[in-house]
Amino acid sequence: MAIEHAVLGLLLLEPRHGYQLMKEFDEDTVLGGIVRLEPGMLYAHLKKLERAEWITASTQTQSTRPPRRVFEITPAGQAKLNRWLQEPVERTRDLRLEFLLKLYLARLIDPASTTRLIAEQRVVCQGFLTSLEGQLEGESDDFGRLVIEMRLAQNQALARWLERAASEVQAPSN
Amino acid sequence: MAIEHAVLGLLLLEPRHGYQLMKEFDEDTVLGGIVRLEPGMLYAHLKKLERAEWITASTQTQSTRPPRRVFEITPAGQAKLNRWLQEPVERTRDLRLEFLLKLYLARLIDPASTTRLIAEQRVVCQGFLTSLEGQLEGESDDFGRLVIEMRLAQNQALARWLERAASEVQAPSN
DNA sequence: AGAGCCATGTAAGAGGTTACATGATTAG
DNA sequence: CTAATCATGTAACCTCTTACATGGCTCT
Repeated sequence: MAIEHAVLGLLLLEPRHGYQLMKEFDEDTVLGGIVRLEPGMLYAHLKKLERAEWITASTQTQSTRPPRRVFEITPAGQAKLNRWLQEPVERTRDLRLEFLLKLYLARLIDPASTTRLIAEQRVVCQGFLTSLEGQLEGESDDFGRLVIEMRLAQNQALARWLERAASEVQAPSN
Repeated sequence: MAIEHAVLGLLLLEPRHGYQLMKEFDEDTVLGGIVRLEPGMLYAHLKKLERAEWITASTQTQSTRPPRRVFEITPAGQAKLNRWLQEPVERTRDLRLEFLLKLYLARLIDPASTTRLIAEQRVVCQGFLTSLEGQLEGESDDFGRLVIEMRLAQNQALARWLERAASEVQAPSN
């Protein structure tokens, strides 16, 4: 779901064909630094997005090169994308991938919205922290405490990173 | 794979039937605090472990209750388990689930081995940290730096947690 | 009488991984 | 002439999630 929304975001910026999208996820790119995406999966995602009518395709034949299918985002796709771009992720483990994708695309599509996105994610993260502190209180088992302490450590680190992200994320310098 | 090894570990401690194993993963238990496990998945795992001949089953009929299939670990299963219990996990995201399971079972099966397991995991974690620091040096893109900084923050938090775990993990007090 | 425990599973679907398949073109 | 680029996919496989199916027993 996360990668599909990222594809929607790229197509909002500018219609593209599959091969162009692939290059956005090359290893040496920022996006490629966040997720790996094999051609098989990309084309599967595109097929799914098309079935859902969040994108439409038009085939462009070329003289010397193989024909391309250029994808465009539909209004329904834009609505879907906008909702996704505004919601923080609910699980800590989704920060690594899904939240970074949201932030990356929000920055390209609507830089002003990033502040709010980060702020809302911080609220979610703070919620976990207080919940975990409560759980730690009630946990008597040594190992159980260790488990909770790991989650606390991770969420604290992410909370601090979000704070830093809030101050550092500026409009992309193209 | 991680959960299957955890099941092997529980069966090494003592042969059990499916329903007993389910109860080990109840919400209010330590194991249940690490992973959720639905009956459907548990029985699927058991079937797979049986096919691989890491466990064997014997059916016990009861007078008043439904018959049970009691599972025992085989020598091949023990070998598999021991290898798993000694290896640290290679990816940061696997600390949350797989490493905690390893540690939990190592603690029950061979408490003396936990020190080494944690030490080796710290080496892996340190490796990531130096690699990430190197990547940060070479990254010129602002957002790319932010991505790397998130990973750094997480690995630093985990490194500190592992340090703490090394000093706190003692034999379980049954 | 009804809720929940005992005890086992199946089935459908979503999602990802890996590898393969095709075939022309252009750059070194 | 060989390797990489352009451009699209398919197929097999594994894993997890969710929900359902069965049916007797025990406790309140």
